[in-house]
Amino acid sequence: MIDVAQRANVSTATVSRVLNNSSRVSAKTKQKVLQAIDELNYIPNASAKSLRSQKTRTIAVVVSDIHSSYFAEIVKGIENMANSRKYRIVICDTQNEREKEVEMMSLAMDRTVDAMVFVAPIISNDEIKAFVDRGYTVGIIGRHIEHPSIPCAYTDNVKISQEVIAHLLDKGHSRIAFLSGYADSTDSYERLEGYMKALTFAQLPYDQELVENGQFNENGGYEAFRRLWFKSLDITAIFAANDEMALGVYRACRELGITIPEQLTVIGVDNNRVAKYITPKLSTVEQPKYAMGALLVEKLIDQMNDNDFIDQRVFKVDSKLIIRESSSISIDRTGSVST
Amino acid sequence: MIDVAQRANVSTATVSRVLNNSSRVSAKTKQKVLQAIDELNYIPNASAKSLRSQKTRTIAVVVSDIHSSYFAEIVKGIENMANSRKYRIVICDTQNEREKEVEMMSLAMDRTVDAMVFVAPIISNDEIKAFVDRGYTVGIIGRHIEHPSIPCAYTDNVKISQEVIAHLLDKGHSRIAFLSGYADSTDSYERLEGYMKALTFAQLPYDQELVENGQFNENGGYEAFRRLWFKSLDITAIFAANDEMALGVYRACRELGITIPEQLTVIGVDNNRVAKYITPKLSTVEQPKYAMGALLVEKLIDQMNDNDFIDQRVFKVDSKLIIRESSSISIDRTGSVST
DNA sequence: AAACATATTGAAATCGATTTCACAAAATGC
DNA sequence: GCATTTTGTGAAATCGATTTCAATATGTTT
Repeated sequence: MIDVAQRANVSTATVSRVLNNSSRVSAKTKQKVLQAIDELNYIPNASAKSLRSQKTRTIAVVVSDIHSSYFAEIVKGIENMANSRKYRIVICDTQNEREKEVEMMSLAMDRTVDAMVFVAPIISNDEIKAFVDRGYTVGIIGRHIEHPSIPCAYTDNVKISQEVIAHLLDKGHSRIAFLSGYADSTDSYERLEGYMKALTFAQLPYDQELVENGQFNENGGYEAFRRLWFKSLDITAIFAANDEMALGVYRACRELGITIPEQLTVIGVDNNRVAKYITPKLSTVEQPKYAMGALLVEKLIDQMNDNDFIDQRVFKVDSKLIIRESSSISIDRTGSVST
Repeated sequence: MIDVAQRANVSTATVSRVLNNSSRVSAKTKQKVLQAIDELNYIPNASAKSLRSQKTRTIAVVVSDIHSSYFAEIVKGIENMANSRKYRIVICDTQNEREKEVEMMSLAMDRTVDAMVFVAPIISNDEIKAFVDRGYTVGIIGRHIEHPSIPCAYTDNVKISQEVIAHLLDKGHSRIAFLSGYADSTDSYERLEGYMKALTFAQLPYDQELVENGQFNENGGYEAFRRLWFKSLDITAIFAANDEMALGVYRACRELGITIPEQLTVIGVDNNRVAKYITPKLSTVEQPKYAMGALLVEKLIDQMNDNDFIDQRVFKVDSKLIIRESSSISIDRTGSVST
């Protein structure tokens, strides 16, 4: 920068002013400075910049598995919105490890980033609140946290369950199993709530045997389903907490010779890429992932740049049931089958 | 840091020495300093640190689509190795836009990162070389660049093609189409070379009509296949440049009523997640993605920390053909079919 | 006990930008 | 034409760490 200043015969202060359009600089000197910058191929040093300004214009996005289309879509929404606001994002993959999620907080603590977005985090609401109360800026996707300065974007899990179960009841099912994720995740809890509500609404009993927990991935679904199935509970339909788990159910069924949807109806959540390729095509629930990412990060950036801004903080977005082959068959009470 | 120094009754220099174990500090003062750090909950500022040290211990990983399992696995390899060397990585998704790939270079230019890893980049070798010659540190995955200071990890594309084609010839195919990616990508070029070599080896003619280019994704495969198919070339097998494209072929076939593998054999490359779920299961080629990522970044870090280090710079890793249902059928010259 | 080596520490310079403050030059008002 | 405001610019302080250099304290050798 000093070189630029010398070449343009001005002070570094002026160079800085030109770079940031901060205060008026005469057209003539501005021209000189720009030319010098160009000739020297000068690029301002990011560390120096953020050291002085105490801002990095960078947001960390913490996801548990970039591989999953759920996260990938959200990240795209975040990225595009962030870029349009001249923010950079860094994507942090925790590979489903709780410990790594905590580690990532150091990015905010050492001021590598200005803010963090946690997507469907593993850590508890209380931990996040404590973190925010220590002065860090955080946004959450996929969960709702009651806190005045934490923006959240999430889908109504209760409603998702209710719609799915209503659809299954409509198809004549009454023994509907629920493959849930980690028992203590908010998602799981809310979906279970919706599941129970829907049953109650249909005046069906809630049988705890029909609920099984597992990991939020293919193998989790596979194992949880096998535990369920070997209990011989006359299940005719499975509601899996996400499509990955539903794929695990598919695999188990293939091994066990159970045909979908004739012998078993399966529904997932996410509408991931595989869902529409696999045979039979998987019924699922679509969430506006891209929009959640974009909305949330826009809100977060607004919040960082204007502390008074106390607009809407919580985004509860709508989901949509997508009915495909895996839930295309109706059954009646006698056990006979019709398409 | 000044607070810490005051609380411990030492200078900031000493605090810094304690933090970095740089030079001898007496056990007693060290203890005092550590205690003060702990009590004040002090965390060094990353910007200041890297401004002074001219190092960020951060590596940018540029991929064209984090969603793809090809990239995701590589990134995991990179991340784990980088972390074990106390480096951070930032993942940059270019969403297949060439322009964004170029933009990402600014991360190195403004010293936000110490080095960049390009995974299967779109930009040309010459552009990358020019960048490196301007003093930036770069590693490449998925392509080979002849340059003394660019480490590369890649698979032998020629060999991949040869093995795939050999397998198909073995199954009795002689009209084998090749769905290539961008015509000017190195991958495409090398695979085409392997394709031609294999044909020559089998004393079959090379028919340019059988080669079609498309985008490296599902839709690219779909469209390229349709262009091919409507030329009515008596194709019995398709070799797609990656699994995504193969999935596009699947979709087109479903629409056109072509059965796989009875009427058409399909093989992809990548062994992505969908490949083993879809019906029929897709034959493909597995590359050691995780290992490529880890190897490359280890090399890159070594190179940054020791300029004399002129060990192996190029990693040509082995791939493996995975035969599944989509290529399970043999044909003979009379056109009859057997499993 | 003097001379010298070694261990420990602090003051101050430095990294490369931004920003405050002051001041000169130009523009405006009367 | 003089006072006043506005504009444009530079010198120097600052952000928060690291590192050099010098100074002091301690230990060792004769």
